[in-house]
Amino acid sequence: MNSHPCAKCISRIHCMELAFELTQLDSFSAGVIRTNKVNAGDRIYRNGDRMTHLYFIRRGYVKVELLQPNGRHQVNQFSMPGDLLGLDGIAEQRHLLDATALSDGEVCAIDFNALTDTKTSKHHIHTILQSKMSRALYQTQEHLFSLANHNSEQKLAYFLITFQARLHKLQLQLNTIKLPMNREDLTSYLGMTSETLSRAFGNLEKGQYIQVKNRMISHVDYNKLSHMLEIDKNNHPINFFAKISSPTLSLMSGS
Amino acid sequence: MNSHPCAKCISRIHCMELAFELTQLDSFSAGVIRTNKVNAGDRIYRNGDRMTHLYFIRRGYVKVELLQPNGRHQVNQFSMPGDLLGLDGIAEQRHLLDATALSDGEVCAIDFNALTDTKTSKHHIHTILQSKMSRALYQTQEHLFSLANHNSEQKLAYFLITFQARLHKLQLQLNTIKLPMNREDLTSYLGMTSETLSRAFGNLEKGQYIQVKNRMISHVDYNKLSHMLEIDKNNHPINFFAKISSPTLSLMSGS
DNA sequence: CGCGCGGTTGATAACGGTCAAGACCCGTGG
DNA sequence: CCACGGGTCTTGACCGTTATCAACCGCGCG
Repeated sequence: MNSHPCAKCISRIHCMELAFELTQLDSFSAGVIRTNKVNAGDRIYRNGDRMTHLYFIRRGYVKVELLQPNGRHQVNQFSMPGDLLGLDGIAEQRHLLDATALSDGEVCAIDFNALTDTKTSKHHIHTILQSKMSRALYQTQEHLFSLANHNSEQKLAYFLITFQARLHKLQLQLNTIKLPMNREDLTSYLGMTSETLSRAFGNLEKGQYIQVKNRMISHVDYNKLSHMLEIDKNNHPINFFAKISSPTLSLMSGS
Repeated sequence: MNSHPCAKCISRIHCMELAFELTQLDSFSAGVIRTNKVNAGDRIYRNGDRMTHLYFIRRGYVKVELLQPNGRHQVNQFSMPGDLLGLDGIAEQRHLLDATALSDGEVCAIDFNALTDTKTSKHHIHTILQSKMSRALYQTQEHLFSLANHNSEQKLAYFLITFQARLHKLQLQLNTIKLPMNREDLTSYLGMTSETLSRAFGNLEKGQYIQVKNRMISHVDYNKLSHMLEIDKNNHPINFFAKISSPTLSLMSGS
């Protein structure tokens, strides 16, 4: 009888949400999934590493960034429990990004070849992987949208909203968010300098959107934050009916 | 005997590069792959549509954009022959983006369920799809990097370099590039206004990087353009040893 | 206590956005 | 063939947001 590394995992609930059904997970031997403890600052994988495993975050936070040879870097994602890392490496069989733990935590390393091997895995696993990748793709494109279209306060507002939404899915809704990342990582993610970020925090606080105490964000008014993203640059509320043209309307009645 | 929709396709070479091996392709019936002619401006799919097909571009250019309900939009990608579209829709079984033809062309619609059905498809197909998605993911993250880190001229330079590189892969290297998109779509993709884009084109021309004549870009000096991306904001070439602090240095000597 | 680090605040400058006008391109029609 | 017109693109002047540079604050730690 194999040991089941997931049998006593406190993240089973997240795994289920992930569609990694328990039956599926339990069918893997301990050789396929291995749980590792990580400390803040530990590199989980780095650019150039052979892609042998995917990583499932069980506990803690991880940043995923693109490091350029000239020393510049770009934080592309802040990952949290329930997220699957390493998908970027599938195409080239090598990781192209760097993943670093932001806090102490636990990460399940999943042997990629065993996972996708027809003999040992069920067809279902491919569907799950496809779905995860498709979702990751869309998430990145929303990030792209924010960088291209928002000003500094809107970027920060958008980040706070989506970060909270992800925590919410983990049933971690608290009225206070503790950000796992420092200001520098956040500036990279949001595409601004730390001074501008600091002022953006200050302005949101002045406007009664949030309350800031270092990495603790409290009294977050999500409705007000969302509203801010619907306002155009001249502070005119957007007129929906003027914007949505007839073809789209006909499409809606059609389906 | 089935008709083979790919038998006389002029893009067979690109399909091969895609790892859609001919044997694989020929094994699909005409019901799985269907080729459609599209005209400039045709919508290939739109946000909310059920994701029934993936689309392989055989000829022509396509823009893929995220349309927000408030009317704002963000061009996320310019696709060209050999690209596979619609991957964003896999997770939700619905398309989340909009794909619009920029020029007349041909697009192969591939029945997604038939493609991934275990009974009709080979295991190999999942590997190919994974690889395509992983690559798309990385490409988006590079775009993200550019938006977050480059000034307007650098963004344009970066776009020109990557666009040319993709044309090069299609063996379409010409000393003149004809851009398939108008300025408005390009401004959305690059996250700037049309005035700034116009000035960026002008400045690159003044600096002898390129020559611009409407959508025709000629005399492109790729080395010079690349060099521009390696320069930091103060025009000082990056000093590796100043930038890379001691912990990283120890890392370098370590590896 | 003094230092170093992360974060904030302030003054200034530059980049890019905005608004307005003009140039160019190209299809249409005289 | 040229004149017109509408849309697209470019140029110019001005202004606002954000980057830059510098000083300062608060806090943990040796």
